[in-house]
Amino acid sequence: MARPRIGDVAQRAGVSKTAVSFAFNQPEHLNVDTRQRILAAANDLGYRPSPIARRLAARRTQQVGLVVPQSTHDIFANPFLPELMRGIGDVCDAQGIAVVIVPPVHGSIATAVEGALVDGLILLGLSAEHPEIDQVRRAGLPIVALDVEGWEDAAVIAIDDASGTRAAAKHLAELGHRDVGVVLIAAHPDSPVDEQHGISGRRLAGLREGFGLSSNGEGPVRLRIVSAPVSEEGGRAAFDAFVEAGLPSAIMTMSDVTAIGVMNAAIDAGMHLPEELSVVGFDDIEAASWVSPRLTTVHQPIREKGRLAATRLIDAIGAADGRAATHEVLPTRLVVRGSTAPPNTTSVLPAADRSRGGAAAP
Amino acid sequence: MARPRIGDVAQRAGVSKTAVSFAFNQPEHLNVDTRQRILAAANDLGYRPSPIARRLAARRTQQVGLVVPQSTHDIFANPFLPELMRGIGDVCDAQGIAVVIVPPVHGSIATAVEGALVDGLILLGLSAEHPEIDQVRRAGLPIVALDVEGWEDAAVIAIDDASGTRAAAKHLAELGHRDVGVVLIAAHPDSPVDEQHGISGRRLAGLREGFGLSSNGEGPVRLRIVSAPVSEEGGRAAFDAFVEAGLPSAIMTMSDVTAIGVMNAAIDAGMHLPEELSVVGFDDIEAASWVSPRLTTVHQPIREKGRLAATRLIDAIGAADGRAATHEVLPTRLVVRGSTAPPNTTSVLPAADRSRGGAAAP
DNA sequence: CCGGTTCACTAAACCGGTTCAGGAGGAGGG
DNA sequence: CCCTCCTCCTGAACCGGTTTAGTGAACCGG
Repeated sequence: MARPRIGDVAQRAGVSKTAVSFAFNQPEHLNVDTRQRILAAANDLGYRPSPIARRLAARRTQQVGLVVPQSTHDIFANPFLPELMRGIGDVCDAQGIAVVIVPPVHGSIATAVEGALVDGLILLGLSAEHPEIDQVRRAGLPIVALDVEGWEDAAVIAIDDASGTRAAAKHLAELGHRDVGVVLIAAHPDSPVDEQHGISGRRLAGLREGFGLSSNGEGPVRLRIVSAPVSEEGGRAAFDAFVEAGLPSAIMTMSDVTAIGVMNAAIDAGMHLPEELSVVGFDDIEAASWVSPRLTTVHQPIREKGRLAATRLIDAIGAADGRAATHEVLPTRLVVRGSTAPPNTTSVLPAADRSRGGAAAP
Repeated sequence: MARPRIGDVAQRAGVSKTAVSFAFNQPEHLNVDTRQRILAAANDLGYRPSPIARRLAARRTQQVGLVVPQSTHDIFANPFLPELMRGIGDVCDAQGIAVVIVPPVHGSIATAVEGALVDGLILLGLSAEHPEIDQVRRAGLPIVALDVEGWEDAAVIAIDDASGTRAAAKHLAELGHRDVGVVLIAAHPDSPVDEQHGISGRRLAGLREGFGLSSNGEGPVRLRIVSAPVSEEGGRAAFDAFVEAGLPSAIMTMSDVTAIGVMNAAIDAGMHLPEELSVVGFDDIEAASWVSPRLTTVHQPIREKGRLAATRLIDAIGAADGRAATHEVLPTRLVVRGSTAPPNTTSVLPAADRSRGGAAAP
């Protein structure tokens, strides 16, 4: 009862393997009657061409990998990822290309990439300084990297991180905040964060600029930096960390889901937002406007980023040498909603923006 | 400059292809020196074993497919999916198995499945009545189906839909609701919904039971049914549909994201929740407790479902005949939060549960 | 009736690995 | 000294398709 193979069909139909292959892929090379006979034989046997054999011969897997720095469990804790997938899917679905999540194997991204059944890679959350980056590049696959700097010879889709956080900082400074907590991105609770490079570096630089701080942090605003995993729980943990050291009047996070965690922890602690604590997110995921108060955040075009990445990657796969080396930077913009207000005072924003349904006191 | 193949390495190291293969896969069959020589040669050439050739020979793709009834774009509009992926990922990551989303190709699920590079399938959102279901089953792959009934010969992971909605109905009835809107799941805005079978059928039956209605809908509570795509926008559309016909006092949805869309539309329309409209969700995704008022919803163990599905599927792939035919039903339970209250009156629930931070009037 | 096309189809090579069956050479036992 | 058993390695078959180069027959115009 083994799965029938192309030879079995050929035999039953009294033709060659080639003819069977033609019947499925290039009908115009075959007499109509012959084709019918072959398809009938295939149907009798319940034959399906093996996708993997087919793709070995074609030297195309018809799959692209989305390389992520953490486990599927952790990475999907951030609604950013599904949103990115939607963008990637827009392009890949239309081309019949499947998307595979490629998380590290035993902690190694390079190992995961070497075994990945893909024609190309979209790299997420891997800075140019990542220790395994050379191995990943040597895999010989076309690559589009998201959110990196300084890869002159690769295709890069980035966003204008600094101007986003710069605008956020100006906004907070104008509201009067002088003691601001910053939650950077940590892969794991205790892993160190490079404050000079990568996403955190760029966003921090923008923040400092917006607050008018010198590069060593001197200036009118006190910045206190912690890091946390990108998840609601991570945001809660960051809030707890600040509580121990005394809360700042505002907290700037590097992702909305973290911001939401901060807000939820603050609310659970009985605080009133935004009067007692301003919170700013980053990404502008859908849920940012579902929470209460609605989240002030730096918008980035996530879906567009995914679409662009997929488009560039597929182009590179199609190109003979697989090299693209484009560098595109998408804009960010601050979206002011209800989660920011002057410190220790009643918000001056319209009530409708600060809270949602059921807010009126009985 | 073509990619080096196993033969190139063999030649350079002065050994057979078999030896090279051993060097990578079964080092114990080789003298240590020989192995070093082979690896050195491989390294010099920049050789990487081709994952696809390897897997053709192994007759294992090391991938499982998650078959979904809609495009990647649409399906990821529901946070249910990432949550399910987290559960699936828990199991698959640990085994080095990749997960591929398999959306329809040109609208055909069967076509997508036939071309999918996978060892097995997890079916989501496909009822036993789906027109392409036979073709999918004939693909000869081990299958675990989620949320179906009446597949005696397949592995099924389901939830107790009816008892979830029954509890929700009782809850609403006890609060005094007599005019209840129901939002069923539609793949697309205009596609018809089978109210007898599938998820919608089971949940509707539970609802009617809970409200004490006969199977033809006679009884003390008026149920008005619409359907909408599962997304925030879908929820908004459903709300709009009810507005046209006159709003019920409560709306029961089949997913949290729909419920959130209903709530957002209601709030945008200036309504106060839950006093003027009660909303009940289904799923209990994380965001259900982020919104305001916090969403009353039917909890289902999404991650556990994913874990279980992946576990059963991997077992079936490992088994000789790929048949499992287990039927597991996970429990659901109603989680009462702040989005439900007696109709046209002030909620009797504690204020803290109805609204979140910043709620106090200035 | 002849040379050139076109049509319908095939044998064999190929994609790039793994694996089975077995062989050479040296160690150990009797 | 012969036989057996390991150790280390190899040739050939195999995974299941696609593709290249080419064959024989029918057709066609001159």
